[in-house]
Amino acid sequence: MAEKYSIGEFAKKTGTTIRALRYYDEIHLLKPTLVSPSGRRYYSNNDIIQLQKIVALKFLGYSLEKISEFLHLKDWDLKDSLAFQKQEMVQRKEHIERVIRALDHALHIMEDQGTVNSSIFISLINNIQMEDEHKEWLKGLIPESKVEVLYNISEEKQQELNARTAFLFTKMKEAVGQNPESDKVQGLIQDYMDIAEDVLGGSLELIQDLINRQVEIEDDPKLFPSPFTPEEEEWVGKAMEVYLKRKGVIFDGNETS
Amino acid sequence: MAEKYSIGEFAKKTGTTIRALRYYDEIHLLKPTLVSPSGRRYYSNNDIIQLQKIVALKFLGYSLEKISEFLHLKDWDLKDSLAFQKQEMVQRKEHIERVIRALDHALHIMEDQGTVNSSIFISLINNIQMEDEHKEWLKGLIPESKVEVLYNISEEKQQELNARTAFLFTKMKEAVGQNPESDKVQGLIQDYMDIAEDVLGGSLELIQDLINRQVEIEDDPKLFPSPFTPEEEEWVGKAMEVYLKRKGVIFDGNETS
DNA sequence: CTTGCTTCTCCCGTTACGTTAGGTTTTATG
DNA sequence: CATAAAACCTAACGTAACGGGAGAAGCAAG
Repeated sequence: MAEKYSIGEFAKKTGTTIRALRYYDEIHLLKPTLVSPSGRRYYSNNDIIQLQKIVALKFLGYSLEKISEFLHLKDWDLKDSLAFQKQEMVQRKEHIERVIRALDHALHIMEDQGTVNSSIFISLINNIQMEDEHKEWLKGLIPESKVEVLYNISEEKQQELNARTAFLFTKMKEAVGQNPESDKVQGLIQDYMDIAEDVLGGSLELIQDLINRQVEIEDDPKLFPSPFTPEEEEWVGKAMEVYLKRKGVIFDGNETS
Repeated sequence: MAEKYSIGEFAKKTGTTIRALRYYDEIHLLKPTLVSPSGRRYYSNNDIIQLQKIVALKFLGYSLEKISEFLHLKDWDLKDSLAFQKQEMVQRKEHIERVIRALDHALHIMEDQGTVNSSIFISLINNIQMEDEHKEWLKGLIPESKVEVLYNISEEKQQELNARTAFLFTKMKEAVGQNPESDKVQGLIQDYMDIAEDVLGGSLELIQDLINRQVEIEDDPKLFPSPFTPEEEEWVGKAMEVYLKRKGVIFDGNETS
């Protein structure tokens, strides 16, 4: 009935470690029922129950400090706390899901193209990481409903778009320095615009808006890390300028002197 | 072009903290391009790019040590690592989902019954926490396919069963000490059997098996924490014995002398 | 020259133990 | 009963990624 277990037996019986038990003793979370004069710890069946409580609450994500409170206050009214805890866990889950989504996109591109330039990789990851912030930012430009539409694209479609963009950016980086007016370069810009149209649904105004915000975007690298270096950026800017002039769009960005 | 940012400016621009930047410097993860004679750190645009890499990889769940490797080895061949990382994240996600499920069950019962005895609560949580281990254990008793069926009950059904069980156990705990042969007590046991039948699909053999494993179960508290105290357990045992005898089932457990 | 802002270098605190190191006690065996 | 082996003890450092504070020094403006 009133069995006594040495710390080793107790650890085995309960599936914890000796070290953990000693630690719980140290922080006054679970003290053995009996300590021999020589300092050896002996646990009882009652301690098993206590430990089970600890294990269960730990599983639910509580810190040992919280658990200590619960066990000592004895009220055992977890209800509010459980709801809060669930909130926490749901948030963590959402975070992880976002991370997994980012990994999926990255893997998809890697499979598709073997490897990817690090800067392009970074800006891809960032797009997913900062999704919510980007949404907020966009809401300052266009009506909220339209923003939601933009972000409601299916996963496969997004993966495809990302892969296309990554591929295009790689080619653009390779073409840096070439004559911005050449057919090849203008073709790349055309590809870029095609993707933009595909995403934005052909709204030229928005593209125009975004181009005018260029400076603002570049000045906020935490919100929009660029996949291009400053020199690349400048070259792309020139090519874009040519493209837009040919299309008859007024360009009000600063002239790259 | 070659702008220099003080640590404060840089922190604001990149969305990190001064402390983090100093830490990255300390562990040789990101050193400022320039350090003034007086020891002040100045960062360049190039450092922004480096930091963005760090932030992106951190988002994907890599440790700073891993990130350091990636950045220094410069191969930038993340492909294998990304797949591994995804595995990790999927596991974490599954863990969290299990925790959330446990919290849901607990909340459901709390809503249903206001409060719950701590021991019952514990064994409920444990059922979810140890699900996989319980499955394995059961596979030693009955064919694998049947085990899968047992665990393929819908969430709502499981919640309902758990709530019913919790309610019943509460009443049983209240009835401890009463005459095991009384109609009331036997009614509770009958309720218990009803639930068991509901879960196990009326296979009396399995119930019999489980009863014969009683001792084994009680001796492994890490696998099966009991919602009852030893005294309660003994009382329930007696009532169960009466019940089974009346039903004409042979009882080969040890007589509670 | 003083005021006030920014930055600097220590250094301790955080979580839940894992992992030695070095010493003592209990138990098993000859 | 002596001794060896197993189990146990305390003390102390290490972990990851910073947060926060103390006290001192640099730097621009009035």
